[in-house]
Amino acid sequence: MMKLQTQGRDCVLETQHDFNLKHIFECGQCFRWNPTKDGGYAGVVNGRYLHLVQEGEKITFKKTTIDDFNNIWRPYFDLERDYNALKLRIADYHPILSEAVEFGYGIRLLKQEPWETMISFIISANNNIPRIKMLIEKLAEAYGNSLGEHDGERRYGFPSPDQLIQATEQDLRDLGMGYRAKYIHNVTQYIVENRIDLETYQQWDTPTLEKQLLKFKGVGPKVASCIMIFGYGRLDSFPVDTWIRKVVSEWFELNPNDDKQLKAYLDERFQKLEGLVQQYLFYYAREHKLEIRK
DNA sequence: CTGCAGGGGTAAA
DNA sequence: TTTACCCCTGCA
Repeated sequence: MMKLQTQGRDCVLETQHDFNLKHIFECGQCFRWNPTKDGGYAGVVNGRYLHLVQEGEKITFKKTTIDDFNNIWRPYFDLERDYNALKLRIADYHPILSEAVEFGYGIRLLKQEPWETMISFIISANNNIPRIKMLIEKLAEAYGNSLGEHDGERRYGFPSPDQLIQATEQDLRDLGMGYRAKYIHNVTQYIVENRIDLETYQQWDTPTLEKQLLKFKGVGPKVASCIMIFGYGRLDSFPVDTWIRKVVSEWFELNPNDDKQLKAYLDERFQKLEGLVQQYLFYYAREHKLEIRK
């Protein structure tokens, strides 16, 4: 059972199992967290800056109140879920998954803001992670709220739709968004004009949600899945990306060109948990720079 | 130093 | 089903 207490201005979580900063933030689900000089991680979530430090199973939430911990960070870090039980279930299925789960111990699926998740993953299309992170940071700097200086740097919140609509397509191109500028502008405009609050999409079941998300320009099957997992906590959603396509088809002897077969295979075996399986596999595959035949 | 493939895909034909 | 696509980085 985890213990929570205050220590000065900090909030300290002790004996927290299945929680590892590096694996949580490097597994590819988020783009605004970075390592700090003290070995921790810092990032901006919901217009708040947070600096975390981990020593074993003790995690320090710097400058955080108990109330903020409970209201914001507890759901964000998915602390109510029993990851150990899920890992056992996943690992039990195949030696590869056993390795992947062991390697990515401490991964947690973050509950991120749907709006930020949507724009972030539109940017992620046919792009690499360092550049994705850089572009999102530029967006925040140019159009988000200044959160003041934290740990020696000025930080910025992710821009709201009303803030981002200030950017023309050309502005976004000038930031380096490339052909994604059109998608971002189009989506933002649609959301602002129709006064859409993406949080309300939570009410739909996963198939309906997917259908709605696919209506946005720049949101295809892969990006929609990412928004569903990371923005709406739908673990029954499974993004098929280039890594997963290669790895899963090779290891489980499936046709790499048949995403439907691949999804069906995983859906049958890991009902409602495919998203988590994908996260372990993706992280494992990417970090090992696995060479897969074409 | 130049050239070029490739990156957590998507829209359009 | 196939192709072009912004831009940046790494590597011949």
